[in-house]
Amino acid sequence: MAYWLMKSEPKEVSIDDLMTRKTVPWFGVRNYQARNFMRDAMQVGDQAFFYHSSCAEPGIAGICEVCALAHPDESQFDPASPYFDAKATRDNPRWLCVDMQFVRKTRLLPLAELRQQAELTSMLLLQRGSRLSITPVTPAEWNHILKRLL
DNA sequence: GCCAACGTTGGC
DNA sequence: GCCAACGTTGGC
Repeated sequence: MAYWLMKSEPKEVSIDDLMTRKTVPWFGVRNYQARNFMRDAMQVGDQAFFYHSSCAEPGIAGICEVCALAHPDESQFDPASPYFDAKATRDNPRWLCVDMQFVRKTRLLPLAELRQQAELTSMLLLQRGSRLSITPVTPAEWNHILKRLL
């Protein structure tokens, strides 16, 4: 079982949306590294921090869990979607997504507070210039954050 | 809105 | 295969 951190813009899908919908396909990832994590590494049962990005209060807002292995991301086939990809076909999809299910909503743990933690200085999320929307989290990082979160 | 940092594209 | 130009991310 592995741990992850997944960024989502709350105006697109927030932790409250996930709480309501119970499970969502993690659509819209258009970065190969993040796609490869979903395709090659993420397993059903893996846990992830749900991170709100590009918003007034960026930070960890809850916990979710992988509930389905990677499958083609439907939004790549939809010309009306901002995630449409003309080079993707049903026979040869370019973008995949896992499904995530709600585990719990937590307090909002702000990015600034994460940065203050000496134990988290090597966390991928916090590295200079890091923009990856899905990053692995070590068990030590996971446990440290959990303690501050709950 | 600004801008640093990163990723992708495409000409050569 | 290089690399300049461009587009995107995402905090502030």
